[in-house]
Amino acid sequence: MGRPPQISRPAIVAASLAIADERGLAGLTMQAVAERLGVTPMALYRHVDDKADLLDSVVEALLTELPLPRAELPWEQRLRGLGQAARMLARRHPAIFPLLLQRPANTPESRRVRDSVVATLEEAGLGPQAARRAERLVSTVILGFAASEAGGRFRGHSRKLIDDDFACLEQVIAHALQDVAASQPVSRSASRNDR
Amino acid sequence: MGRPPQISRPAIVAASLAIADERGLAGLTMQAVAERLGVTPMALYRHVDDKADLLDSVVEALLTELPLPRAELPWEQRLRGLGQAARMLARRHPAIFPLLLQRPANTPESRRVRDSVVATLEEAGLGPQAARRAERLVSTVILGFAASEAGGRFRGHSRKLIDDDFACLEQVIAHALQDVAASQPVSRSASRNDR
DNA sequence: ACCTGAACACCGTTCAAGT
DNA sequence: ACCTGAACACCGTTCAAGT
Repeated sequence: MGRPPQISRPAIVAASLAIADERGLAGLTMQAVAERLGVTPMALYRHVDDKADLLDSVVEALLTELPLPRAELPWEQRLRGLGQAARMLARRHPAIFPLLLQRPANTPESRRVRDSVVATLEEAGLGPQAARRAERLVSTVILGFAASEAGGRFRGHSRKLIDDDFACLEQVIAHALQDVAASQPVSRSASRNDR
Repeated sequence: MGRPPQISRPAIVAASLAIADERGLAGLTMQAVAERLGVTPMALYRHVDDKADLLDSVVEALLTELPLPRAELPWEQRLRGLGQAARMLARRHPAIFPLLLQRPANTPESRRVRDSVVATLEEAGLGPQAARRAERLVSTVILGFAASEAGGRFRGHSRKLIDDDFACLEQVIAHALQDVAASQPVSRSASRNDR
């Protein structure tokens, strides 16, 4: 006994994401992961409960790759950066990305992203409650667009047209946020940039 | 030879949708469908190419269930009706609905829905090109929300809060459409309600 | 403690054979 | 023409056994 581990949970998750990228979600099997790690499929179960657990971890790892814009930037640029980052993430991992829309946004990584978006929206002038509602809607809209794009729903449309669509969407979002901010009660900014 | 068929493609598709509703996407197997129809799994292959073909047909059948609002209603009500219909459809078929976001919108049924939405948006005062762009965005946004809701991404939030979120989203959409319509060149309405 | 061999129930799919 | 039996390669997962 006391045998040194050949594989680890992070290695399993990384291998899984790579396989999903290369062969799609259907290609992501316990056997494929094991083979890539030079181990039998049964060895995985020491590090992972089951395949559902593995998938959850892969989605979580996906979110880790989403870079959050620097807090110094003005809120409009931060929001735009987030949108572009989400689209690039979806293009890098088209097989896994759609899963983001299909599970509760309660994990540590999804909270990390959410907190960043909420903070950005509060800086845009929304109150705490409005910011949380706007976060749910903005995230849903961006996720839906990026998932559609990655999933091939827009296949047949030129890249330029899709980019223009997204620019239009961003503009609508920014405009709507300004409207909501303008109608917000009293304290126009609760951010740390107050004086 | 000349044996009367015991099953049909429509029956296979209907059984598949019912199974997906009851047991989820993972429960939708060729064996489960065959068993429900009182036949061996191999019999399905006379009526269906393979499982991918079956899934495509199920998604298409899903769209058939989406009622289009009557053309007499004002465009705002038609759009609202479409949104509610999409959410109800997603709740009725939560396992299949998310697939709508993951395949090209080129099928007959998806064209039927798209044409209806485009016509509605033209009636709202958009030009042909703007109407098609708006259709892509509106559909993506509604689909993304309904898929999130059905997939449990909003689990933990009260039904009222989700409804309020959606009402807010509808309001933003309507507002944005009015803005676009106002900035549209010349012909303010190409609908058959012209005079 | 960690990995493997053997085993099980279940997939999708084919092909020749029955009626 | 339509369905079935037998068969194959592949899944996820368990459990006892090896080191």
